Amino acid sequence: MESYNPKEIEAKWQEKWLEQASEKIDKDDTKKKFYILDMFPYPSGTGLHMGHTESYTASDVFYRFKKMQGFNVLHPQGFDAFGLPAENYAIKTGVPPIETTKKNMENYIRQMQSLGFNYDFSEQAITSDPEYYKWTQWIFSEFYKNGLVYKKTQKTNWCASCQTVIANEQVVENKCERCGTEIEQKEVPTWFFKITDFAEELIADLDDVDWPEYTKKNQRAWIGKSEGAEIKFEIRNSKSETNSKSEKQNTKQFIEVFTTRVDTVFGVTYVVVAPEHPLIAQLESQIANRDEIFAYIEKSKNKTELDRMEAKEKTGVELEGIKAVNPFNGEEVPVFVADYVLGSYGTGAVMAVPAHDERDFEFAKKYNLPIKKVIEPCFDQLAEPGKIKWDEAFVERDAILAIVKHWEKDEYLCLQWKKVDWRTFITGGPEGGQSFEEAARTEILEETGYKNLKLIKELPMVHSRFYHVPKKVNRFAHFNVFYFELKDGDKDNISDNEQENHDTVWVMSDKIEQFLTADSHKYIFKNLNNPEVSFVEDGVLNNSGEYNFLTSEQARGKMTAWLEEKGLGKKVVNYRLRDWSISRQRYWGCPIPIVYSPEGEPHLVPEQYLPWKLPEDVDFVPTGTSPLAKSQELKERVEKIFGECWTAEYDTMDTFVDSSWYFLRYPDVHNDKEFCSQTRKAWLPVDMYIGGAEHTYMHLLYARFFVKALHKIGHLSFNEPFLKLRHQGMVLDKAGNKMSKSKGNVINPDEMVEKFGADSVRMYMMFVAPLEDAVMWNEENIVGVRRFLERVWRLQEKIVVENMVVDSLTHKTIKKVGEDVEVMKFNTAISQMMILVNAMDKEKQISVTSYELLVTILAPFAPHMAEEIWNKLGHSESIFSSAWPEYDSELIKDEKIKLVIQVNGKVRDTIEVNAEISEDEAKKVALESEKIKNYISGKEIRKIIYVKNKLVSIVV
RNA sequence: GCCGCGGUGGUGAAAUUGGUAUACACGCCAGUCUUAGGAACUGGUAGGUUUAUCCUGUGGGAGUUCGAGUCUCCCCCGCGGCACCA
Repeated sequence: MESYNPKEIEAKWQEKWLEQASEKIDKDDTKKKFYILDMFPYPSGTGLHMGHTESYTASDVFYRFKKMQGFNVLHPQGFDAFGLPAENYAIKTGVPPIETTKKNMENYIRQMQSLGFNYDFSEQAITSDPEYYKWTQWIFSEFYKNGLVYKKTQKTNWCASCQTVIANEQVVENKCERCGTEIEQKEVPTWFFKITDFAEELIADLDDVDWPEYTKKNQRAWIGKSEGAEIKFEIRNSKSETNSKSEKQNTKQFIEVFTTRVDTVFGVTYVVVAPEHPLIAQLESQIANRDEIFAYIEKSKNKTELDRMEAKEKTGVELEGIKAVNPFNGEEVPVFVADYVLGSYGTGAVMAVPAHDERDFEFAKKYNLPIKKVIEPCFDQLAEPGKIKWDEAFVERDAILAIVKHWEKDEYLCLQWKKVDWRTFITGGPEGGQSFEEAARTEILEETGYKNLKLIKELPMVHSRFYHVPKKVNRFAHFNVFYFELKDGDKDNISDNEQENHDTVWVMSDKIEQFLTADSHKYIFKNLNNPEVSFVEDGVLNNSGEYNFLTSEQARGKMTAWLEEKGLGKKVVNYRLRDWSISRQRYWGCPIPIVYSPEGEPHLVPEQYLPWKLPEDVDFVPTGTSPLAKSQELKERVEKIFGECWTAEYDTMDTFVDSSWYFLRYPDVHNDKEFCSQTRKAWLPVDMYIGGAEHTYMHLLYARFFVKALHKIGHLSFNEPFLKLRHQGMVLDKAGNKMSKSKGNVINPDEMVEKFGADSVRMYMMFVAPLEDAVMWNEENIVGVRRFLERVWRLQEKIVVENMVVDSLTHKTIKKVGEDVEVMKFNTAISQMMILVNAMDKEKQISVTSYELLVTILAPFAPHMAEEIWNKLGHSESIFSSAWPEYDSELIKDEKIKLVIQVNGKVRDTIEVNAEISEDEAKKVALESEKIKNYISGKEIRKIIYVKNKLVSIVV
């Protein structure tokens, strides 16, 4: 038999697959459809990289598997062909992007075919193709007609090197994602998509898709929903104090702030507006220190975002002559302008609560502003015993808690309770008429007998909610906390009653946290000597008038309701997500189908003129204005269609627009009447999408927006584009470094295919780590899968045609491989096949039936070898037209199992028994074991645990 | 700083989701065959010692359990993302 020669085999089958029209699927047959999609590549000059190789291999394996399972599988490929690199290359060399792109795509196709990926390249979606971008423009028009597009001149991210505007999502650490140039803010007129209209749905509908949890979480965080309230603070001018009331009424001005923490509003000690806040200009005449303010604003304007972020210390200036009034308590507080407040979020103004916000705290410390505490920690009992019964009301109780320090040692007086497992400081309830401090002293005396106490300080209150088990009622206790030190050890005797309840113990300070059982007590001790910090969590209100002793959550509800009633504010939901700016001042992109009338009014290019073609008569040297402005052809086209003095929109679209809908095109790529016909829409949405996690904030978000928008307009019946999403991990070098040109560690898939063969490369990528984990590409390790394939090849020599019984291991392997591939656990699927092959290799003969089953389940992973062997075994049909084998559930059952016997949790024996052994028998066998007898003889057996077909655990 | 993910042999990694930790593979060691081997094949490969009905062992520490890599709490380390979003 000739030896395994991948090069020859792979070339032969790749050619055959190309010839065979049988690979073409019937796109009108959607009865048992499955749509598996890869993220299409940008056709760069360097060709396919290893990351593509891995994810496309995964999808190819999955595609072949699903096909063998009898699905009609759509597994398309295309090119995200517009984009900057081709244009930059054109600037350097003068070669038009259309030519380089075409050449690069050909190279990509060659590479994909060399790896045995099965795509029908006559059914591609190529975004730079007018057949395709006609529909990109059509969708733009639909969005435009439905109010989802607007034009606005505003400060936008500008990359000086790329000479274009870029989206928020394309800014990384204030640098251009593509070229690393520092981003400037520039006033540019740009088109926006109203993605924020869908913010709520974009968050909510994530619940319905099968995506990795962390991807969902990250996307939710990016959209950044926060619920809160807007509150109006009246502005008072200290100069106009003499104004009559009615005059004031007429000229009432307000600063509106956004906060998620209305419950802290009684702790407001100042208000801050962002430097770009319009109110400053409005109030100009009333500001005493105008020059100082405008100097500050000017200075912060010149700071880049990065400077603002990196500034170690917060800065700001008070607007002198102006005060803001807290609507809740009528307090007048100062107003500052400070650049730690962002103009672009919320209302551009905040109420500052230094006691309960770290940023405000830092600022207040620096400028010596008052810090007023209004929230105190609350500890809820969430575990039995004493777990809160949430459907019952709380009974409130005042309480005291005393920390008592030893007169000379670093020890504290604690109680060890006798009837319950409590270890606490001294606590109790105040008796009538006493002050809380007196009550604390009384409690200490009664419970411990100590009496010569010196009060060190009174600490902030803490609160606790729990279910009082003996009294059968929810308690809400408010603890007044005192810190005493004993002057000496002088003490009285304590009552028998108290003695029955608890012992008094002295505990060293470093053991206290371990000793105490109540979280509230631990918290107090931890913060006993801590310097002042801001407490940012929810808790219980205090110093808040009628809202005292409400929890933060309750207070937020009541306070917001009050604001709405008084017309001084309202409930508001804010999102971090901004609208998507899609204009790019570049050439190689989809033209925006807009023309301007002589008056400068924008008009859609009517549908009959779509595709609105990208002109070819432009040079590519960037000048900061769009290259399209230089096209004579475009100018003439516009004037011919629309009339004299009409002009074209010269900007092109962000390439992420192109890729936001390509998956909708694949079912019907040649349709020139619709982006996809009604019948072909039955393929949608995508059942399985595979690609990198780096697209979480851009492509995956934009594509979801497109589908939601098209759904709303009525062009799609579904709401989410990708039902299932899986990520592939990164491909690193063998030391675990990212591959990069500069490091010179980039691996070219062509070389690997040349060296090891496509089947080995495919198998190695799938075997070496789980799909979502990083793959460390180590050429020394690939021999493992190569040896495996060689072994499979050589097994042909052992085949006997006689019908032998297919053994249990083969059936187990069919089961395991099928189940693992279904959930994309390719690495363990392969290891199971290795186990089978190792076992077959030990046999002198193997049945042809077993061998064929092996080759069939191997086929999705190593399609070339599988086809070759299949063919040599005398089959004329492709192996991929055979069905995925079924396993015999009777045969995979083991007759004998190894029963594990444990004594006190330790394995002491394993006994081979019949699989159908009963519980009683199993226990009997276990107890009769000689080994076990050694461990249990003379001891009382307390318990025997039996786990069916697994173990007997004896407790003595 | 915040959020997310992870830490298991010399290495990449398994572990039926609470039930024999280290499957499968690389590497290494020994052997077989060979003119040779950086080929192939066979066997071995967590550590310890008292070498066997043994003990220890999944980043560290505590806990729950008959039983923990898996669950709970605290801490350490690594990776990825976000970063003054009120």
